[in-house]
Amino acid sequence: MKLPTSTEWVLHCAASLAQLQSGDTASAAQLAAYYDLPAPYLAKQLQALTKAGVLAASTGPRGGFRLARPAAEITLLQIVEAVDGPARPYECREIRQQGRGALPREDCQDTCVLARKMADAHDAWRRSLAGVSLADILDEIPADAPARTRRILMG
Amino acid sequence: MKLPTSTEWVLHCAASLAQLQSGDTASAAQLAAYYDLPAPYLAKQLQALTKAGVLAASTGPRGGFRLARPAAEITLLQIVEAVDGPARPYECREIRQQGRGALPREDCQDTCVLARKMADAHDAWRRSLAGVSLADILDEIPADAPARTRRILMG
DNA sequence: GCAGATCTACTCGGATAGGTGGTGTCCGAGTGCCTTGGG
DNA sequence: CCCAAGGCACTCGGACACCACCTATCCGAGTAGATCTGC
Repeated sequence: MKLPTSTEWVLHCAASLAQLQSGDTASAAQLAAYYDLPAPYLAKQLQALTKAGVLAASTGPRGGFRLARPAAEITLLQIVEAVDGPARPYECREIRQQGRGALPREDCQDTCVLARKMADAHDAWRRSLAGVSLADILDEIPADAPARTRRILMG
Repeated sequence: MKLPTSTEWVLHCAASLAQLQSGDTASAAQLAAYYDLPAPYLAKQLQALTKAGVLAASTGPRGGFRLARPAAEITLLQIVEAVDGPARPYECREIRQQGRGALPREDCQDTCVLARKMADAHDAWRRSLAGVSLADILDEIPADAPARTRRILMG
């Protein structure tokens, strides 16, 4: 079970975008330079965030990415699932219905216990991430960090 | 973020082994036939469980796998991490220390906020799985299931 | 009948190929800004 | 001086190779049991 490396990239990029002033944007190239990342691949991931409705993109000069909604309304879960997909890590393929020990269909009306427990764990993970917004992240960084970020990122 | 397909296999196999009577064993071939799985690859995964101390293996005729400890002392987390490895899905590579916006080392004494939140979510997932033992699973299946499992699996 | 050695068949254990999804890269379509010419 | 049209440079968006990990498989080492022989 491994999250894509780009997960860290988009989390930090989203946090940086949350530090911009309303109306400002940052291009994929600027963000890539800010964190020393491969620009084209980072752009691909930011596209995914745009499709998911987390970021908004504008083309042309002075264009780039910005948050699609207030930082308080964007959770870490939305960012992570935008790049990793909404698929559950544990996929029940109903092997209990195969082989010599196959159970009759009537005994498989409800989802199997193991799948339920795995789903419970995944829900706990999702709830934990859904409980943290970008605004919460900004609350935990030094007060003078946003100004520095803006200066270096867009300068 | 995807768990190996074999996760479902070993979870069901462990649950089946938990239904055996003390002293009995089931071979990889028997378990594979019971669920219609590729026997050699399943054996490889059961080896991983043995290395992790979840199962105990005995060779020779009448040999096979059995639980290494009472079912109440084996959690789903131990089984899952035995096949998937103990690595955390989110790996912080400290990109905040790279690129134009690199933070000075003195500001990176403590782990970055995002890595901490991702670790919190992973801990919630692990706690959820650690709270379910094989004994809990057996409590939720019909009372006559173990006898059927033994008959078909070892017969 | 019994004990010992042998022999066999069955088990696990590790080393070896192939397929799918993430990683990294490229070029094309579209748009806002700037320049430039005219009124 | 003001305005409008054109050109341009910059942006995102999608399509194309490469590599690592999971999937799948094979054969060899070791052992418990059964067999056979001799006493």
